[in-house]
Amino acid sequence: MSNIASIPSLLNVPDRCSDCPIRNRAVCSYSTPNELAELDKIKFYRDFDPGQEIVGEGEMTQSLGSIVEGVVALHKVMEDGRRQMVGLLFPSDFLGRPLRPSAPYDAVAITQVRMCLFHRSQFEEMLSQQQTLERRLLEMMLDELDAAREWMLLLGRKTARERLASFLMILARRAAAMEQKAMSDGLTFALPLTREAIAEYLGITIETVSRQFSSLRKEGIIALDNLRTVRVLRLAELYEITHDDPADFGDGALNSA
Amino acid sequence: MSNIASIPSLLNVPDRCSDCPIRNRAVCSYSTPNELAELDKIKFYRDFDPGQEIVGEGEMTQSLGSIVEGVVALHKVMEDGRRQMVGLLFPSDFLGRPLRPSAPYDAVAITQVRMCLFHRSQFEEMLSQQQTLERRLLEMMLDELDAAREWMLLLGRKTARERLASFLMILARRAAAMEQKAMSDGLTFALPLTREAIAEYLGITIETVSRQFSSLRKEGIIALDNLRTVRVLRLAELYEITHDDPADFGDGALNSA
DNA sequence: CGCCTGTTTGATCTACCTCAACTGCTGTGG
DNA sequence: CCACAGCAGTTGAGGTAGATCAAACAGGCG
Repeated sequence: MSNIASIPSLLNVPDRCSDCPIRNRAVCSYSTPNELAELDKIKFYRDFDPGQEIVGEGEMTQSLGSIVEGVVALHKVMEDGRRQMVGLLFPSDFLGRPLRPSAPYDAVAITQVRMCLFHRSQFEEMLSQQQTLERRLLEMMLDELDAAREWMLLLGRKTARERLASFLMILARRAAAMEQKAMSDGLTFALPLTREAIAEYLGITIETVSRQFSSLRKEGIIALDNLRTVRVLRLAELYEITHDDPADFGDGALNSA
Repeated sequence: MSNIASIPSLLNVPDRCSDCPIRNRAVCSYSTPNELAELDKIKFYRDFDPGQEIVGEGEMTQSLGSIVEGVVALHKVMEDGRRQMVGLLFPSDFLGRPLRPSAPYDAVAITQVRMCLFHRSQFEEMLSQQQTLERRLLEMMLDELDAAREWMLLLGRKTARERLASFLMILARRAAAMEQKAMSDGLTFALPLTREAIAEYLGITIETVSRQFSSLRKEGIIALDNLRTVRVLRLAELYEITHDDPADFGDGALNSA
């Protein structure tokens, strides 16, 4: 569970919100300079190691906030050990359930993670005082709900091959967006998840994940530079395999969202 | 697609919000009398027949609002015809995506439905003016997100038998809550969905749904008074079959939520 | 009464799971 | 600098839950 690809720096704490790398996308992105100053006073940073639990299922959560760096997975677990990942959160995503005492899932750091946190009570007070904060949170939750429904289609109806292709397309879109360039053949990105975590996300077994990777590789659609680095050789074909509806991604299907 | 069980009356339009049957649970439930008067001015009712499309996938939605009576299903559809239900909405639930022009799913009336609607632009203006409205909408979306994640666990990891039991438990909880009585053996409720719709909801085929119904019936766990009426004979066993985590439903697992 | 639609039941097929062995990397210690 | 332990990932062989295809059945309605 250690030594995950692309460990972020975590060296210089931003400390002032105005320097924050997620300033434009996080829950605070609509906040005015004055509002931001208020948030600045009550926020605090905390780091988590890969594999470390951030929130336990059903646990009372005293704090909540944004992911500044790293990747966090949300899981639901059945008593007999079956696990399903129900969310995968990246920098700027919001973690925690405001207005509700406990979360019905657990959250685990997948990579090294830095969170920008608030105490629940203080955050909720801010929510009531700053309408920009509440508005942005509402928007983010609406987007997460859409993503969850997209995932329900995958879990309910897609084949293993379609599931892996869909997962890789999501990472490819993210990578292209991060690097500010268009999606095209040759696009390369790091897999933040182990095969086991991918299996939990896709609702299949680790062996099936592995077989589907091998299959895509043998067909020349992707290459694995190493276990944790994917190069997409034929992006259009990968997209075809997902059977995703082009309407779901604006026009053109291959645009960076 | 006609003649669905338990067709609601739809006779007397409430017309004034204060008489509205969903007044205490809908998006307007936090609104003050003054705020409610504002909403009253711009709201309008519209009825939909069973099977009628309320919103098409990707369609620009001009209006959005609350379900007053009836049941609405949200679907995602793949080009090859595979369908997955991604939401099932009951009276007081909110339908539509504020702050976003189009919905990434389609919404279909399952029973006779009455909606309390607003024009998008007017509703969004109200959202900005009335913080109670925005707060309640945020809470409802957080709850829907939790429900969606619960469903992801079902779709990713549960067996057909577990899926049907989970579905029946949800309806049983709803029925008990509606009738204001505790959950117990003998509880009877109408199935608002055809076998086909149940299959789309549970991510399995219609034949598998039917087989699981037969299996539960033969074991004496449920009885089917007719095709659309379920009587739960052994509630505790039905709950055992779901393998749901008791923590997810407050204490006691069988309490009416 | 016979048609239409929704549902049940049966027989077979298959994608994925399960169990098990193998590979290859990485780090550690002689 | 090699040996080898430990672990993540891959590959193989066989089993199974649920899909698919097909036929019988039941209730409502003209």
